Amino acid sequence: MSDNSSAGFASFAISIPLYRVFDYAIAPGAQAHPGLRYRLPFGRGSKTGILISTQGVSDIPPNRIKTAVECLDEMPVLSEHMMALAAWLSSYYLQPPGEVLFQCLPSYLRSAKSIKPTRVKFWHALPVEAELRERLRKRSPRQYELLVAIERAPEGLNAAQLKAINAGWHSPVSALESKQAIRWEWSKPAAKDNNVMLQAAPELNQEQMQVYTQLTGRLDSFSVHLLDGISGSGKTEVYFRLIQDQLAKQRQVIYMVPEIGLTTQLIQRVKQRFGEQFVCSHSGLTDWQRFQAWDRFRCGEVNIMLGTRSCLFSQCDRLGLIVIDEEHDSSYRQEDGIRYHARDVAIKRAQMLDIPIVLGSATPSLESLHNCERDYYTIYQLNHRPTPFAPPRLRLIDTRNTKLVSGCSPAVLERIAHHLSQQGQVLVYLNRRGYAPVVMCHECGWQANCEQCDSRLTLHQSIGQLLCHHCGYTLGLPAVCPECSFVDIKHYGIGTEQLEQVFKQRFSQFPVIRLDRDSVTSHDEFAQRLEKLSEGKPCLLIGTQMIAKGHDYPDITLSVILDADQALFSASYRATERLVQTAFQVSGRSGRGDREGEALIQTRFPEHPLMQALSDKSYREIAESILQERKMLGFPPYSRVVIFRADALSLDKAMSRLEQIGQYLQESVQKRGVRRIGPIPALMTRRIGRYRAQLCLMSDNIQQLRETLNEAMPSIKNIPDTHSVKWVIDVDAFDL
DNA sequence: AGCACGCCGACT
DNA sequence: GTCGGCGTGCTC
Repeated sequence: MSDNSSAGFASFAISIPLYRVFDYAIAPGAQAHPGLRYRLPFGRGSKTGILISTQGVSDIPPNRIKTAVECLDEMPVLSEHMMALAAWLSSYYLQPPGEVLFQCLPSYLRSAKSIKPTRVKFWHALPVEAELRERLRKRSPRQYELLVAIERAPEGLNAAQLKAINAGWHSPVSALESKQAIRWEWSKPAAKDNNVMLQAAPELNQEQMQVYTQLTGRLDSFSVHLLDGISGSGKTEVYFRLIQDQLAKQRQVIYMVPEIGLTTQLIQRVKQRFGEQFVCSHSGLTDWQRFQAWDRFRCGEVNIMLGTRSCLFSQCDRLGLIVIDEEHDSSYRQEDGIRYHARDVAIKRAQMLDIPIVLGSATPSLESLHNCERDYYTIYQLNHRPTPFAPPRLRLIDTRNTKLVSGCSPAVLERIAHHLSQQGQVLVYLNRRGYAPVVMCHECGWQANCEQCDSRLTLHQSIGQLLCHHCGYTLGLPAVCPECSFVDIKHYGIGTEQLEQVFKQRFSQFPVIRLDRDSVTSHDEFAQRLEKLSEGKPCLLIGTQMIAKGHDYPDITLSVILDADQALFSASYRATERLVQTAFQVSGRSGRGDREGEALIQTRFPEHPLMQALSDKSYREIAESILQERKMLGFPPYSRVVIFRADALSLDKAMSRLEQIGQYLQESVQKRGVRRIGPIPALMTRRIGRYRAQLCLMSDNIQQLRETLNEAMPSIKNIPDTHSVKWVIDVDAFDL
């Protein structure tokens, strides 16, 4: 790297959705190192910028260039590696570099307020051979001056002190580092008392031991491992062993779990096992708390970062392993703002650092299974529970010609009553919030629809309102039909709110716990509700997606899926995959203790091949046949998908923007044999008052697809921004 | 994304 | 006659 003080100019990333960076002149003597934050004059105000690179000259005319004066940090907040990872993310996912870089920072550091990190680096002198010392003295006066100063300081010197000696301290210091004349350490954190009783590692069963042994033999360099273990087979314990081994080697670990998977239960387990060696980071914490966790991990005070998607961007110097639990989970995909898949970015990160990464799931994603098939990943299987009973097979409950009582068939109600009477806990999965999904007039056929979306309003009786689940539009429950003034407005269908009410009446001697977005407002509340299950008393747990994920409550003996049929006829090709994963996740919640579990799924289509498969095939067998289907169709994972999405106040505007983008793509698309679909209106065309359309590119040859994008993106980025049309690119889009 | 500038409708 | 709509352009 060139001398900082003479760099002259630097490119900065700014958190705006533009595919460009901004050049500034560097004030003489100012620090200029990639990863430093600056407060920059921008437009007529100011913004925070992250320095990307320095250069001697700039293309920007001198009269328009401004000067970067105020550096906010003593040390770069993003390491060289993180800068490189961000650069990759930005180019692979075609996302604006500024937004990507800011995403890599804990949000506490995204604001312009100048935060001095709570810990700083101190440089210490190492023994230097006389020959080297002499060479430095003669040939590198600046390095020599700094070396002598550091040698004189018994506690070492920090960045501020070094800067006082030489404003352009950075490059001589890194030169000294590479000559092994000095080395830095983080300042010592305040001592913490460590009074947690650590729990010894439990014995692994034979199967776990076998997988663990195979795995440990292969963890010395970049490699992707998929732990495919039926629910309750003890994947967590295998992760714990691998983590323990890393700690023993003084390495650090990132342990990622889905948004909803980070419960008190897991945190407690990690705490009992690793004491104060870990921090966690999740959406239930404040920005300051998350920054603290980030900082403690970064300076090596703790060695495990346990958290959700965003902890992928945790920095540290000794990362040895990344673990991604429930790797199939959709919460690893960031959809708002910049779009990326945390699992895939984590794999790239592991590759860049040449370290192993372990993915785990009871229902691995089709993408990962496909990658195992072609030997990109190594697969390991755990097919047995350490507890007495295997996960139950799903039993189909035929609801044809059956009168449902509040969405439940008599057979289901009978089984629920039975399990409760046997002191079992019962889990009922219903993926529909609210009281009733359809509200209409019995007389004229009027339906309660959303004003801003192509969707129906759901009745929420507790608040006496009709609610749109897509935009938050509300309408008071009308007393008479708005169209014909008829008094008899009816609701149809059943949601969790109604189910709760019905169960409370029907099974009044048992507690009913409902978990969905309406009944749970905070992280803590969610944890508290679930806590009730660990008391082991019989109760009913009803809920949406939230209850399907990997919790471990030994007293659940019955799992019920109430409304699976909608997935059989969904317009999304992903619907079956999602249903299968949910079905196995939900059934896997029961029978984890010393009592056998039972799992039921209600359907009006018991002869449908997918329903048949759910009742008598394993997840892997079903996944295999879905993969065959995808292969024939040339759908993911056998092809890659990139979608350009646009939205505007009229469908016409959105479509014509995509048409324009399509023109720039067309030549490459044809030349490279890429499939192009659209532009077409999106599935839910109107949403939150805007019309949405999409243009999809698909190819089984990722190289050709990338080339197409590389060729067209420069022109596409140059299309002038009309604020009335917004558009984004979705690389590896999940749905079409 | 913000923010300013600019050209057409209903208000003191 | 102006206040203000959002459509367009620009930010080193």
